Amino acid sequence: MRPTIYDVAKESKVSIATVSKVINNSGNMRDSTRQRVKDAMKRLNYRPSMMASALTGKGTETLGLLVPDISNPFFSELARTIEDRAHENGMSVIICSTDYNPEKEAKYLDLLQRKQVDGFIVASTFQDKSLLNELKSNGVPLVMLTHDNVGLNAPSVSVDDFKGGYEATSYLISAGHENIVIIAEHANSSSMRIYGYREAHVAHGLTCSEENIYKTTALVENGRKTFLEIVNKGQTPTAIFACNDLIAIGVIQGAKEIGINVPMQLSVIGFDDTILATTTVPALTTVAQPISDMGRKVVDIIIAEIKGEDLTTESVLFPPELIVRGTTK
Amino acid sequence: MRPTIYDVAKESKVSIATVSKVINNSGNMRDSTRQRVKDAMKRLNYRPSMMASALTGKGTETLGLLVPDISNPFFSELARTIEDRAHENGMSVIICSTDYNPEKEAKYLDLLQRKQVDGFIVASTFQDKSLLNELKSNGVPLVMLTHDNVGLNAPSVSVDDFKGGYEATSYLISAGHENIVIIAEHANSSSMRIYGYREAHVAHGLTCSEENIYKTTALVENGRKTFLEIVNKGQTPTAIFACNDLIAIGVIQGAKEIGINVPMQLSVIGFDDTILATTTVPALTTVAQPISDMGRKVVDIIIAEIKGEDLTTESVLFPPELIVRGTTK
DNA sequence: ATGAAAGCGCTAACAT
DNA sequence: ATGTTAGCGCTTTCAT
Repeated sequence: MRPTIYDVAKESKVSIATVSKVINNSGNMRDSTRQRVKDAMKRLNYRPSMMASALTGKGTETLGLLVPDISNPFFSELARTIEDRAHENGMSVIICSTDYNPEKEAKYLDLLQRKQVDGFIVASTFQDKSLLNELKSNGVPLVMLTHDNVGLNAPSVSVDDFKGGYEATSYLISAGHENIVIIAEHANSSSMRIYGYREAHVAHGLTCSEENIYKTTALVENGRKTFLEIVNKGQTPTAIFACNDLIAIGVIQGAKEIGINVPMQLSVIGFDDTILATTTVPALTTVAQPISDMGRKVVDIIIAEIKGEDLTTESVLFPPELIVRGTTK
Repeated sequence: MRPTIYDVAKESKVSIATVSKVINNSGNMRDSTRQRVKDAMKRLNYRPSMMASALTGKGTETLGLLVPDISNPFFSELARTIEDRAHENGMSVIICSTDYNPEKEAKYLDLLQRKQVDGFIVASTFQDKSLLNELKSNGVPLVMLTHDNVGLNAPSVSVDDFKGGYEATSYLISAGHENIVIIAEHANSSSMRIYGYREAHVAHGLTCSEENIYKTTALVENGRKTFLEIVNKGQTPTAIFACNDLIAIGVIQGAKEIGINVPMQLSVIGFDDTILATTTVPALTTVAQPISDMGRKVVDIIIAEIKGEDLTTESVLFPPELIVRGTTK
């Protein structure tokens, strides 16, 4: 059996209360006593059980992170910074991939509550907002990692999607493109990017046709298929603004397949700036999200919430940055 | 306060023992009673605390997964299949990125033991094997996700690195290359790939020079730098076998920088077959690891271990598969 | 400065 | 069929 606090108490000839105090570095006692207990802990290779301490009211020191898919580089990069920041604050994180599936969303939310995570970071567009509101009303700390707060009263951190969409499109228009197709996701973030796309047209005195707006889900394959579909329809855009790098890469592959040169005949802009944007040849022009800053910020907020420090419902928007590489002209 | 088993007991006018039985779907009781309790649970929105039940001896239903870096696509893809398979078996997973850093390895191992994870999946080459052996002797289930078992008595699942190295190199030799550089990692898996590389030379009657063996860590940037260094040394390989996709991509970028055409002047083979291999243009020839199969298998083994079913120290090797795409000739 | 004892929310004998 | 009760390993008053 692994040693318990009783074993340490016996070994060091003190009561468990005293041992508890040295575990938590609290209370008053003779230095010699503290040292004696520490020695005993070392000797027995004692590790306090977090289960037991969680039961007494202290938290589990665990965060729940819900993402659509951890194998998507955007989310894995985000998860990495969240993980690091969490550990800096003594917390671990349990990651669950929801696949945009309402059943999984509900299941994991329930599961993680049973595991008594101290707080949730939700990077997944939730279908069923009421579940999230229920969380809040149960007093469980929650921060959204998407600016999708309609009907939800929780702090959020996100990139400024509208601005990102606006800047990408403006860049394209300024470069002389007039027939720009946007391939968005079914996610909420995309609708703001689409608004930005529209606004850029308006600002430059261009009209943008509804025909030029496509939606799909974030997979390379879907980007490819969508692009081919666009071409088959007889549309001939000179530029494509894809709402994430995955889709952008699919477009590039589709273009290559049918002999369209990027960027000479077709300019492509992605969104996110994941590692994928730097591994294509030519490298992908994309709208970068400050992933590290966002990850750190979201952890800082949830920690503050957990500590009860921060009860405001702040909504933080990070500026996107257009990174021009080789797929636009 | 969230409702406890006592609240449910009171609400349904039974004892907590009865409630416990319906939670665990065990024991005998009138159907009507069971139903009454279930209704009460629903009404109160009761969620059994896993902390409390873990404390009584049932597991935490949580797995610890140690990887070098979750933002590395190979590991995030692996983590995804592990996560799914774990949930199929009622388990969650806490992921920790060790960065090949011995301090982090030790820290997370300790932390997760405190959290009483039911078992460990270690995909990180551990510097300090003794920590792992200590785990085993504490009776904590452990499975390695790398075939790095020297001095370690734990089951493992891995790709057959030797075979992968052999096949990649053989392919290159058969294509007429005689000056093949291998860029490996400092990891153990790489040493088997290097042996495979050597063996292929021998099998084809070629001698392979030690000069042609380089080592670095898995980053695109390192691949690029290493390649440039090779060229600066005046070596002129016609082919490079990189021990993972990240490094391979770095090589391709480096080659492009100095005007070397891939695959015309230089063939490049990667290893892993992550999403990155499919997003380069041309797509990367690489040695594929059956990531999904490996992830599922490793979970199945750890579950068996946890259940005490499987006490053998099996070592599973999955066959790699050379996938020829556009970077070799 | 140190310890005794009452919980925390469950499970699992063991009664009834 | 249902209930009583003794833990599980800790934290935290409250005593001494």
